[in-house]
Parts: sequence; C-alpha cells; structure tokens
Amino acid sequence: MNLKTLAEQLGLSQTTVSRALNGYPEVSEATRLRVQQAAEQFGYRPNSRAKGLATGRAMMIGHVIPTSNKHEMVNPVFGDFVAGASEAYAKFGYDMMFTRVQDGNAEQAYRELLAKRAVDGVVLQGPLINDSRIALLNKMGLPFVVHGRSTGVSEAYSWVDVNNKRAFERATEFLIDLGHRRIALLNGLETMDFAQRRRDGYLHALKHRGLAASPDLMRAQEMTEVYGYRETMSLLALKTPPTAILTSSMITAIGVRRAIEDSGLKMGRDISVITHDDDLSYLKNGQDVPIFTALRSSVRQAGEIAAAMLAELIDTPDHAPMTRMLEAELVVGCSSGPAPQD
Amino acid sequence: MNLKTLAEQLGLSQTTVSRALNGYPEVSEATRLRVQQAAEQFGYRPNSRAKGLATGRAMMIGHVIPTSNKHEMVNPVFGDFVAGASEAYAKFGYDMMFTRVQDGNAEQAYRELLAKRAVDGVVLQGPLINDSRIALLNKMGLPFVVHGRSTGVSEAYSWVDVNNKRAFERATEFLIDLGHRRIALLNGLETMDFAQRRRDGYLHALKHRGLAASPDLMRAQEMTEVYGYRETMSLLALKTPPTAILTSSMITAIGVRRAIEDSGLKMGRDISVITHDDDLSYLKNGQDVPIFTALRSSVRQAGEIAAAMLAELIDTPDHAPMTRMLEAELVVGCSSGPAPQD
DNA sequence: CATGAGATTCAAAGCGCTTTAAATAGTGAT
DNA sequence: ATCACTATTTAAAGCGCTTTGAATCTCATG
Repeated sequence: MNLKTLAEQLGLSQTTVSRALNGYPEVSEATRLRVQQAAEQFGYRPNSRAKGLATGRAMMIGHVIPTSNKHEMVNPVFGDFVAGASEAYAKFGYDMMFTRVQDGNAEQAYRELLAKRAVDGVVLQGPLINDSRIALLNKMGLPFVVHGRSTGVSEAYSWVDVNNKRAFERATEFLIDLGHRRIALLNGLETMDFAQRRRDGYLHALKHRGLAASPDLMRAQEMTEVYGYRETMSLLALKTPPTAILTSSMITAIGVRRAIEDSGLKMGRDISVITHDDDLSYLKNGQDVPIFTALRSSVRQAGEIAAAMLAELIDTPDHAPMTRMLEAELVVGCSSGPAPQD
Repeated sequence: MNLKTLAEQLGLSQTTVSRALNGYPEVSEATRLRVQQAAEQFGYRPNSRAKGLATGRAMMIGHVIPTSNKHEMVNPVFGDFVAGASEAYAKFGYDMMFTRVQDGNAEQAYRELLAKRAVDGVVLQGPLINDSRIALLNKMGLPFVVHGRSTGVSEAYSWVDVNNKRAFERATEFLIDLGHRRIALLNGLETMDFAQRRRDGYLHALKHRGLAASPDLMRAQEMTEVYGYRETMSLLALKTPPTAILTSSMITAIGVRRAIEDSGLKMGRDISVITHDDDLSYLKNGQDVPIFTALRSSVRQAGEIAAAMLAELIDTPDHAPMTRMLEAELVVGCSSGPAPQD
C-alpha cells in the first residue's frame, strides 16, 4: 500500500492525502479524518526512503564505531549510553544506526554518511585527546554532539560530559581527609580524554594538599576486570603499598576487590577503594548500602541528554553549540575508611 | 555532488555513469576507469535514499529493542552480540539500525519497519518461550534470524543458538562426578527461552543420575551481580546448603563469588561454582587460568554467524530456513572441585 | 447575478538514483 | 558501399513521496 493506491481508494489526489496525514492546515477536517481512518485501516506507512528523498531528512542518527578499539562497542558503558540515547531518539522520531569502521577510517565514514545523506546528525563517543573528528565534523557541517570533550580542540562544539576532573579531585581529597597518603590511580587508557581529566583531578588534589604524586602508583589501561586484579596485585607487592585505590570503572573495581580478597585483606579496612560508577543497570552498586564508595553519574542519562541536544541542533540550523556538564555524586559505601595506622 | 552533475562533468549520461560505478558489463573499460576516477576525485557517493528507492533495497538490518526489559539493550551480552553482527554486516555492505519500542509494541514495530521499507531484514534477539514474533515475521515475509530458539513455536525459522541444554547437562554431570549432590541453579529469567533450556539440561542430568531436584535450590531472575549475591547468601543460609552452584552469567557469578567470600568460605574448595560464560571481551574469565569453571561460548561469534546468515537469506529469496547450533566448551577453572566431605 | 476572497483540491515537477527500451557507433563480411 | 551484428551510450520512465503553482468550489457581498 503506497500513497498512490491509497489516494485512489479514497478518490483523492496524492497531494491531499499527503497533506492530510502530515497535518497541513489546508485540508478540511472531514477529509483529514477520512484519510486518517483509511490509512489506519490499510496499515499505510509512507516509504521512509521516498519520504527522506523528498524531504531531504533521513530521520536517522548515526553512530560510528571504530573497530580499532575492539572493546569500544562491547564496552558496557557504550551499551548504557546508547540505551539512553535511543530512548530520546524515539521521542523525536529518529532511528539510530551504527556503522562499524576500520580504525583510522572514521573520517572516511563520516564523509560517506554525509555524502550518502544517510543521517541527519551523529553522536561522537569516546573522544580522544585532540580528537581530529571534531574539526572534521564542524567543517562538514554535519550536526553532532560529543559524549565527553576533547582537550586540545579549540573550536566550539556541542558536548555532554561529566565533570571528571572535579569528581576525581573530590574523591582524592576525600581519601586524604581520611588520612590516606599513598593513593593509587587505576585509570583508563589515557589517550581517552576522560582519563586524562581524571588524572588531572587526582594530581591536582594531591598537589593542593601538598602530597607528591608517585608514578608507581599510577596505571592506565583499558578498564577490564583482569586489569583491576593484576594491577592491584602489583600495587600490593610494592615495598610501601598504597592504602587507597582510585579506579575508573566498576568492572575494574571488581577486579580490585578480587585481588584484595585473594591477598587476605579486607576492603574498606585494610585498603580503601573508590571507583567511578556509570550506574549501569545490570551492575548496580549494591542496593541498600553501596558496596563501593563511588563517583556516580548515570551514563544512560548522559545518552538521553546528548540525543535531545542533537535533535535540537538538527531542528535549528546554525544553532550555537550547546554544552552540558554533569556532576558526579560522591556516594559513600563500604569500600572506604580511615587509613590504617602502621 | 550527485549523479547528474557528475555525469555533466564527464560529458556522459547518468545511465552510463551509474553503470560504470555499479560494475555493469555494457560499459567500455576506458569510460569505466574515467568515471571511477572522477567519482573518487569529487568524493561522489550515491544518495542512499535515492538508491534505496530505485533498487527497493535498504541495505539496512533492523534490531527492535523492547523497552519493557529495561536491561535488554544495556545487557552486556547484547553489546557483544551486536558487535559481532555489525562486523559481519559491514562485510556485506549493510548498516544496522535500532528501534526502541514500548513493550508489547514489538509487533507494531516490525510492521512499521516493513511498511516503511526501512530494512531488508531483522535479527530477533532474546526470544521468549512461544514467541509470537516469529510467526509474525514469517507471515510478513520479512527475512529474519533468531538469536536463540523459541520452544513451542512449530513453524520453521532460521536461528543461531548455543546448545544450552547440553551445556548445563554437562556441567551438572561434571559436578555430580565430583561428588556434589546438592547443586543449586541460579538461572536467568525463565520466560527467556535459553533459561528454560538450561533448566531442562540441569534437571535432565539430575534425573539421569538418580538425584532429586530440590525447588529451594533453583532460582530464576534477571542476571545481575546483586542477584548472584543475594541468592547465594540465601542459599548458604539453608539448613543444608548446596555444595555447588550453577549460574547463568559471569556477572551473576561475580556476585556469587562475593557472597561466598563475604561468608568466609573459599570458592572451589568449600563450594563449587560453574557459570555460563559468553566470552565478553571486557570481562574475560581470567587469562592463564580461568577464575571460573565455565561453559564458554562466544556470543560475539554468534552475532557474526547470525548476520552472515541473514545476509544470505536476504540475497536468496525463498531460501530455506538455516540453523546453526553452537556447542559450549566446558573450561575447567579454579572455582570447582570435589564436594567437601562432611 | 456577477464577483472576489477564502477554503479545498489537484496536476505536475522534483528529490537522486536505477533500468528499460531505443539510438548510435563500430566492425568485419558481402 | 551495404548489411548484419555487436558494443556502447543515451533518453526517459519510474521508485514513492513532498510541495509549488494552478484550478475549482463556496459563499457572503455589492
């Protein structure tokens, strides 16, 4: 069932039927009703490609996933972000599409997406330091929102980000207040912008409180469970091990806890742990009492915000860049306590 | 840059240019080369909507995500599956799109997808017992592949599934061989088909070995970490607690381990744990020695297979349904051992 | 009863591509 | 030089929709 046959059925022109369905005013209410009912009855849906071709709008948001980072798409954070975004897209009538691309070809992928007119806008996830994709998208004039920010990029762009620096600064200060002096940082890959900012916050707090940062207490890798385990084991093996560990994700924190317990220590008493918590729905940090003291910020909510932002940017051409800074809450759980006296 | 202007630039007709680019034989090699170079130079990409309209192919695969199950999209398994699928899609030139839909409206969503001609096929994830979507899709004639199967559906359909029954049967037998008699099952939601099959395998093994199934040792909920923790605590509080626990996901198993350790017991000695392991990339089950004894089956690989299958089904109309059964490997790790003597 | 404003409706063009049917060019045979 | 064919190229139709510009209908007015 297409517009033509529907119009024939109704004895109306395609024009009128189209207008009736799209809510144009120059259609009598009587016909509009008749048309709507017929459309309903025949299960008519406009062909999205034809509609897109005629209107120039794809009603589709693109996400380009680089293959390089094998874990990017698989990353649980990614999933929650996308879940939030898709919820918002649905509200605005957009669908979302994913394009998987070989590393380094992201640029190419964006160009194609634009040239093919496949999307109305894109969301850029996991920005790196000095991410060249931002300048590219600006130049191409394709509406986009970044989840996170990119240090080193001077031009304006729209973003949604959590205040990573402030969050890790607070966590570090919190630990210092508890008497900790040797605080380790298990950071994410520091090519990622967010990891950089977290380190900055950590270093800033140390410095501000007159503590020296010790390189052997700082690690930066992809945030897996095993990473948390291994590095904690290695930290505990130091001559003077840390009394507290700051970690960048719940998954890693789980590895940290495993290492602590395998070493016969008690988390929260012998060694404190604070983790960033993206508030993933399948990995809730305890229900009543949080297991981990954590910097909590829902990545799902970030996804929703980013999507809504993008919808607005698309609707209003030449809209000024929008930004939104989310603050993480510091939730105190069982994994932190005063530094042990030695 | 569109076909028309490109053709004008070249002094050729749109027909010839189109044919040259799409590899039709009735174009001289000389012109083809010239056209290809010009296309390259001008960065020409055919408008995907126009192309789709003309060819009737969307070059897009749809995934419909019910909102009901808040965790579905967020589910880490979902992410890995999709990562695998998207890799395969890329190979075949497909993009993938997601549509989020209110619970119960999945049917509606498929109809729309078809009516709007937005996709060439769909992948059905997380089938339930007696899933009505299968009959619907068959009736609509939209090519599709199911990840998993649906007990109770009699008509033929294409699927990729892991032999869940056999896997849990083997695991149960393995534990029985180790002397365990009270074996608990922390299953996923039993409206999910895979959970049903796992329970069947578990029950079958018990029965086969002359053991009675005890209802108080069987739980079925969504597979979160907290679920693993709570239920394990509850199991350990029984008058005669189990000596082994079978669990349906790594995430849940992590909760199980936490509970065991919080109770002052040692996993693998005091109580054995075997988990299903979807081989998620960020949640690797140990590197050298697996932490958990596990039934391992890469869900990512399943995604790739499903996607390839779907591509073939789309290419060959009226292709007979294809099926593919994957066997999970039983990998022995540190979490299982002989039943403790009491 | 003509008239013009306003309300409805319609025919046709156009979005950018593929593809059918027809035209033109090229080639060796007659 | 003509013809029969094949190789190459083209014009035009069509995919299903939106939208412009024009046509038709209605009515209150003069």
